Amino acid sequence: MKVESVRPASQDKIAHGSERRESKPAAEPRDRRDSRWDAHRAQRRAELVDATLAAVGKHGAGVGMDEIAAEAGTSKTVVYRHFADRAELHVAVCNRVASQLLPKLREAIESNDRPRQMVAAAIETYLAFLEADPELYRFVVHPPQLDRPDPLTGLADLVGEQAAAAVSVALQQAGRDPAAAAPGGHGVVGLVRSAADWWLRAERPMLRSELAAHLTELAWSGLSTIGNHPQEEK
Amino acid sequence: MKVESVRPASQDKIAHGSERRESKPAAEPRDRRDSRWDAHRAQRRAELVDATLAAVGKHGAGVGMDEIAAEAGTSKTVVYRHFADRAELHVAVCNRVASQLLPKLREAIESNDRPRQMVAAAIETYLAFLEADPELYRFVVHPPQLDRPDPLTGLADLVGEQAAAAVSVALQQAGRDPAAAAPGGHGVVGLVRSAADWWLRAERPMLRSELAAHLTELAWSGLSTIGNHPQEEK
DNA sequence: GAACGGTACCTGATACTGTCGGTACCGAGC
DNA sequence: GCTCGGTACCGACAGTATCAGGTACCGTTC
Repeated sequence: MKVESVRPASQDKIAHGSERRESKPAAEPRDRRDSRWDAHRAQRRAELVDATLAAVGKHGAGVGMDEIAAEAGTSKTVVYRHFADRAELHVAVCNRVASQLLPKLREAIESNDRPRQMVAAAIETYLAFLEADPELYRFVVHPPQLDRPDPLTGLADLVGEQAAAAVSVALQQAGRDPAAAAPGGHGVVGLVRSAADWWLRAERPMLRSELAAHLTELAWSGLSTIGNHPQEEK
Repeated sequence: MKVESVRPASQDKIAHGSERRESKPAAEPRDRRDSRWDAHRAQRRAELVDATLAAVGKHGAGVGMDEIAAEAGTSKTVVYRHFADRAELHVAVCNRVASQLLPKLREAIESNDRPRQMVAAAIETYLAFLEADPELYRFVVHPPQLDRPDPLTGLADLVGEQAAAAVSVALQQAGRDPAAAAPGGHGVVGLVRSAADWWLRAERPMLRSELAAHLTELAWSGLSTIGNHPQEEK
C-alpha cells in the first residue's frame, strides 16, 4: 500500500491580472514587465495566507476580510489584488494546510507496515491535527460559514443521531460497550454523506446502484476487504 | 437490531414571542389571549416550512429570506415573528425533512432481516432521497452556504482525493477494479470527519485515543463486527 | 548606447456599492 | 390592547472604484 504523491497539493498558482483570463492554453509571450513580479506575487500570496492563518487564530473561523487585511498590515484592496475573492483565498489556505497535513499523514502511514495500523496511524494524525487547532480546523473544513456556536443544524446530524441510537441498541443487545455508538453512528452517516457529495459533485460518474453497493461493502466490511481476495465484488 | 423511535425528529417546538425568553423553566400561567394562538402559530410555522421547501425548489439552495417570504405570500417580518433567525428556520426545515426521511429509513431497515441488507437498504434509501432533489439536499446538509458552483473548496475534499488515490493504488495492486476507490477514499475521510465533528461539538466526551480506536475499528472492519462476539474491543 | 516617453505592474488608502440578514415602526382588526 | 402583517429601514460585510505615488521594462529616437 504505497502512497505516492498524487497531485501534491497543487501549489498556489498565480491568479492575477494579465494571466487571469480563463486558462488561455498557449499564452502569448510573457512580457518581462509582467513576469518580473512572479516571485514577488508568489511571496505575497504566501504572506497573505500566513496572515489569514494568524487572523483565524485571533478572531476565530468567522474572520472578515478586513480583519485578514489588517492582520497582514494592509487593506482589503491588496488582498483582492492577489485573490479574486474570498473563496480563492480559502482554497489557498486549504492547500497550505493540506501541504502540512498530507506529509504527516504519509509519514504516519509509511511508518507502519500492517494495513490496519496504517489506517490507525492516519486517523490518529488527523485527530491530532484537528485537536491542535480547532478554530483553524473549522475554518478549513466547514466552508465559509458564519460562526455557529451550536451547529446542531443539518440533516446529517439528525440522521447521525438516529443512527447512533440504532447502533447503541445493537451494541447493547450484543452485550458490548455502547460507547462506540455515537462515533459509529455519526461516522457511518458521514461516510455515506461524503461519498454522496463527491458523487454529486463529480456528476454521478457511476450508477447509483453501483455507488450503493460500494458503500454497503465499505460500511459493512470496512477497508479490510481491499487488500484481499482479487474477486469481483458483487 | 431493532430501531425504535428514539427522539422522533423533535417536532417544531414553538419559539415565539412570549415563550421565547431563554428556557424559563416554570412558565408563568399562560394567558388564554396568548394560548389561543398556539394552533395558528404551529400551522403558520408549518406553512413557512412548506414555503421554504418550495422556494428552495425554485431558487436553489441559496435562497434568500425575501424569496422565502415571497413564496409564502407574505413578507420577511412574518417569517421572523415565527423564527428567531435563519438558522432556526433551517433546523425546522431539517426536522421536516428528517420526519419524512427517517420513517423511510426505518421501513427500509425493518423490511430486511440480515443486518448487512439493512445497511444496504438504508444507504439505498438515503441515496434515493438525495438524488430525488439534490437542491433540497444541499440546502439541508450543507448548512448555510452561498451558492458554490464548484465546491472543491475544503480540506476534507483534498484529503479525500489523496485517500482515494491511495485506495486506488491498493485496489490495483490487489488486482481488483479501482472503481470503488473514489467513494472509498472520500467515504473514509467523511467517516472520520463526521465523527470528529461530533466529538468536537459534544465537547470531547471521550479520550482522543478511544475515539481513534473506535474509528479505526469501524474504518477497518466496518459495522459487521457490531453484532458479533461480545468481547471487549481493544 | 543613452535618454525618453509610454507601459505594465506594484503599493496603499478612502470611500463607495450592493446584497442580505435582521429590526423599528406603524396601521388593521378581532 | 393584544396580535398580525407590511413598509421601510439599519448594519455588516464582500467586493469595487478611484486616486496618488513608485519602479522596472520596452521601443524609439538622436
